[in-house]
Amino acid sequence: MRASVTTIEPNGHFCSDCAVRGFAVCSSLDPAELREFEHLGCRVHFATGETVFSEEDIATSFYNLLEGVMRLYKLLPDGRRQIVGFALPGDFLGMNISGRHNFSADAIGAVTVCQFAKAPFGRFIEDRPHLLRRINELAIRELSQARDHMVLLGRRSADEKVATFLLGWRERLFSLKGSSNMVPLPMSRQDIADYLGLTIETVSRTFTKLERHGAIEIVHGGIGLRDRARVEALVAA
Amino acid sequence: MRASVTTIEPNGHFCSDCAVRGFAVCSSLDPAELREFEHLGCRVHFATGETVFSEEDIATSFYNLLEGVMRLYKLLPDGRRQIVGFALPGDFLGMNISGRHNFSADAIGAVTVCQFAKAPFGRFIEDRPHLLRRINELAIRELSQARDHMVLLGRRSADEKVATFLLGWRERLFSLKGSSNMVPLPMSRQDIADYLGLTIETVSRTFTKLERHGAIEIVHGGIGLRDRARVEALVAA
DNA sequence: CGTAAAATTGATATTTCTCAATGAGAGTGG
DNA sequence: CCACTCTCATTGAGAAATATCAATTTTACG
Repeated sequence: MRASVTTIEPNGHFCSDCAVRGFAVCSSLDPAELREFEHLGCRVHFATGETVFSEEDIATSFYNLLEGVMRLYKLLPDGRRQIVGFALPGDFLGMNISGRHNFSADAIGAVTVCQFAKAPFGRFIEDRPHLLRRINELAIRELSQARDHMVLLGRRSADEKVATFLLGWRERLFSLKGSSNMVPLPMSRQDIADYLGLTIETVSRTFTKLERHGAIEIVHGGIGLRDRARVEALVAA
Repeated sequence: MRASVTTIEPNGHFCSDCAVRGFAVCSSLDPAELREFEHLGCRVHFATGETVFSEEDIATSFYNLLEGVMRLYKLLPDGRRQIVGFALPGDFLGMNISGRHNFSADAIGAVTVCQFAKAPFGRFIEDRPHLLRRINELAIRELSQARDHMVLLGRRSADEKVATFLLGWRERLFSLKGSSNMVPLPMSRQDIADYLGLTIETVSRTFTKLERHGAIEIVHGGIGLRDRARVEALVAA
């Protein structure tokens, strides 16, 4: 365990310059509101592997992911892990009803979040129903994704899981960085396995199998799509 | 395929008499609002096996389940089914962002819903942020349940899945009908299998195995808990 | 460079599924 | 009221998918 390298930037950032302004929660705010909102959030950096919050922690903040990728996961008492999602810039974390987080969140690579203390954020929402509507919209979208993932976990084969993950991840990156046949995979094989309900060996074998069949190319830090139709066929199955 | 036996009751119901008043969405409404709200909803009955709405249907209504149990599910193109949840009285259905339902819903046994047309319901919410907050609360609770279910689907053994389902279902019924060692199971074995990501044979075998070990008793229409500690041990695993 | 972590590969074990047969309840019509 | 039939549930035997255990190989990092 090394010393925490979390750093909190001094204030002085402007929402209007924010990379995720446009598609994050705050997209529902008008310029005047934004100036007020600006004072609520605080940029915080996390280094590779650091935990931003843990399941069962009292939830004291909301987080708006600005840069980097996070893994969101739950652990069983015996250590089995299920990754319930990966967070990308623009994602809003920390919603809960019990007052505690219901999953843990780690940085995969360096991460920057915009952190809001719960109470002032709650007061800010209070008289801004459009922001609440936006948050609700995000929650419902996540719910829909969660249900899709249940189908994958409960009813799909390893090949289908891996193919679906690849194209789904590519699709999410698409809205951030544009489309490409190169799919960067910042997370480890173990992360992918824990996301898909498989073992690391099965994920690895499935990648090599797809590569042997000419569907993909395993490159450093990601996957190249060589025959997308083939991968899509597995997803459509 | 038999003729639909859906029946729509003439109006004239009072929210104040409603069985789910107290814990449904409408619990956030005050008596005056309730009288206005009363005119928006319409009771509709569905018979066993009928489909209330289908995935990909344009979502024209919201539903508040008043009586009965529903299965909520998604299908893969080749017919594989994943049940993403069971709905009980008080559950609110129909939230979406795409304008289409993202799962299908069937009646398991006779069902009564309180149906709201989307547009008037939307207008009613418009200037009632507390109702929106209530809806958001329900969405976040569902999201948390969905994540728990992902862990079950991705990381638990058949025994653990069945045990977790039994105690979870019992817990949900508890808040409606009080506790008991008898756990009624209105859904079929196939439904349970499709909820747990198993086959019907595995569910059946797991039940008999638990019965042989003295943990449960298989009775008609449900399960009796004979050694709850034993079942709980599987869940805690 | 050297060491540790991550990924791949192979051999084998285990779980769960598939296919097939049997059994039990519920409703139906004689 | 009783066979009959249909659906649903259970059980068994064997197959298939994925997990486990173990050994390399590759990559990252000090």
